[in-house]
Amino acid sequence: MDDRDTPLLDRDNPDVEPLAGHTKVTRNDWLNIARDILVNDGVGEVKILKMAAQLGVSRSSFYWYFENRKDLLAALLDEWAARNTARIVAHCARDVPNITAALCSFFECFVDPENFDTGLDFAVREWARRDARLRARIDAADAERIDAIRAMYERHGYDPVDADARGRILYFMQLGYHALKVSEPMDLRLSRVGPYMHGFLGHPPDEAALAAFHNYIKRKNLS
Amino acid sequence: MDDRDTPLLDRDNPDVEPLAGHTKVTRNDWLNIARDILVNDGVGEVKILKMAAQLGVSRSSFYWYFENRKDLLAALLDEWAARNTARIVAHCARDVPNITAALCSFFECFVDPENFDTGLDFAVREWARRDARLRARIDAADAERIDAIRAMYERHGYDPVDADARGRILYFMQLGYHALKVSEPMDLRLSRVGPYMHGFLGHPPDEAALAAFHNYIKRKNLS
DNA sequence: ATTTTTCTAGACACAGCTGTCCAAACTGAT
DNA sequence: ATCAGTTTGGACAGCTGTGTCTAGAAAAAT
Repeated sequence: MDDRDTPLLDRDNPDVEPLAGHTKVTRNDWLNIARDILVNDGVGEVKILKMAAQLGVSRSSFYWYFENRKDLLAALLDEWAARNTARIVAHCARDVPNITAALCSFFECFVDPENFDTGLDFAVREWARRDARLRARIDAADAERIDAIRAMYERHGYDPVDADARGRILYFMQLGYHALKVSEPMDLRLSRVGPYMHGFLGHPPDEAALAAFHNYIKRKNLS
Repeated sequence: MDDRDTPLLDRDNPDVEPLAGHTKVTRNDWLNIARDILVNDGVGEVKILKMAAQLGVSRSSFYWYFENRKDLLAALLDEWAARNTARIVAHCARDVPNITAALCSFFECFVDPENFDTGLDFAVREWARRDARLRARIDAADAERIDAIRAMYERHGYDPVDADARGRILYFMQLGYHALKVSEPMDLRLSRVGPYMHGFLGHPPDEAALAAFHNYIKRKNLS
C-alpha cells in the first residue's frame, strides 16, 4: 500500500546548500511531503505524526515551521493557487501573433508538469468536498482561469459571446481529459492537436504555430 | 458545511412496517446513513460515533448489527457491486431487437438513479486510492462492465475488434460525463442522444428505438 | 568563552474514535 | 407473571492524532 518513498529531502539534495546549524529538515521538506500525501492519499491523510516519522524527525519539530496543521494546509493552498491558476493566466496573457499560437501557449501548461500540477488540482477539488469555503475558492479559480481564456480569444478577434463559449469548452475539455487520467503516448496525443484545434478555433489552425508547438515539446523532451 | 439532513429512517418511513420490539434503528438505517456519508464526504468520514449521534442512538447499538466498522464498509461494497456493476450487465444482456435499442437500454442505467448510483461509484473509486485490494476489485468491475458492453455489440453483428473498441469508448465516455458532474436539463441532454448514437454505432440509429427511449424517460418523468 | 539564536526531543494534557463487556429495558411468547 | 430473546445504554480500555511547554543540543554571534 505505502510503497511510495518520501520525496527528496533538502538535506540529501545536492542542489540545495547544506543546511545551517543542526537543522535536520526544512519547511520545504514538510511542504513537499505534505503535498505528496495530499495528492496521493487526500487531505485526511496529511498527518503530522506520519510525516514526522517519514522525515525521521520529532513531531514537535513541525511546530517550529508551522503554527499548526491548518497553517500547513493553508500554505499548500497558496502554493496551489500560485502554481496552477497563476500559470494558466500567465500563459493565456502572453502576447503571441495569432490564436493558434495562443492555444498552443495554453496547452503548454498541461503538457509540462512544471507548469500545471493536475494531481494537485484534483486533490484540492476532492478536499473541497468537505470544505465549503475552499469550494468557493475553487469556483473563483475556475472563473479566473476561464476568464483568462475568454480574454485570450477576444484579443484575437472573437466576439464576446463566442469567446466565452469557446473558453468554457476549451477549459472543461482540458480538465475532463485529466480527470479521466487518460494515458497515451505523447506522439499520439500530439497527433490529435491539429484536429482538436480546428474544433476549438472554428477554422483550420496556423501550421507554423502548430509546428512551433511540436518543436517545443520535442525540445523539452516531454513524454 | 453539514447542512445535510439524515436520510429517512425506517422508524419514520410509512412504507416500512413498524419496527418490532423496542427497536429504534435498523441495519438498513445504518447502511443508508453510511452510504450517504460515503458519497458526500468520503470513507474517512464514515464514523460510528457520528452516525450514532445522527441516528439518535447509542454507539454500541451499532455492534448489534455489524461486527465492526470494516463489516459495515464491506456491506456497502457488496451493495455497490450489486447496484452498479450488476445493473449494467443486466441492462446490456437484455434481448432487444437492434443495436440502437441495446444502447438505449445501456443508457437507461445512467439516466435513472435507481439503477446506477454514480455518486456511489465515484465515492468507491476515491476510496480505492487508499486501498489496493479495492482498486483491484474496481478494475475487475470495470472489466466486467466493458465486457458486457462488448458482448452486446457482438450480439448485434459487430466483429470482435470493433465491438471491443466501441465498448470501451461508450463506457469511458459515459463515466467521463459523470466524472465532470455536467448538469444540464434532461431535454437538452436527450437532444444529443441521436448524434451521439450515430457516433457510437457508426451508422444512423433506428428512429423507432430512439423514440421509445424518449418515451421511457417521459414516462418515468426523470428530470 | 560565553551568550544568543535556531532547531529538535520528550513529556504532558486532551480530544476523538474504535471495540468490548455487562447491565438494563422492552417485547413477545409460554 | 415470568422467562427468553432482542435491542440499547453506559462504563472501560486502548489507540491515534493534535497542540503546548520545557529542556537540551548545536551552531552562530559577540
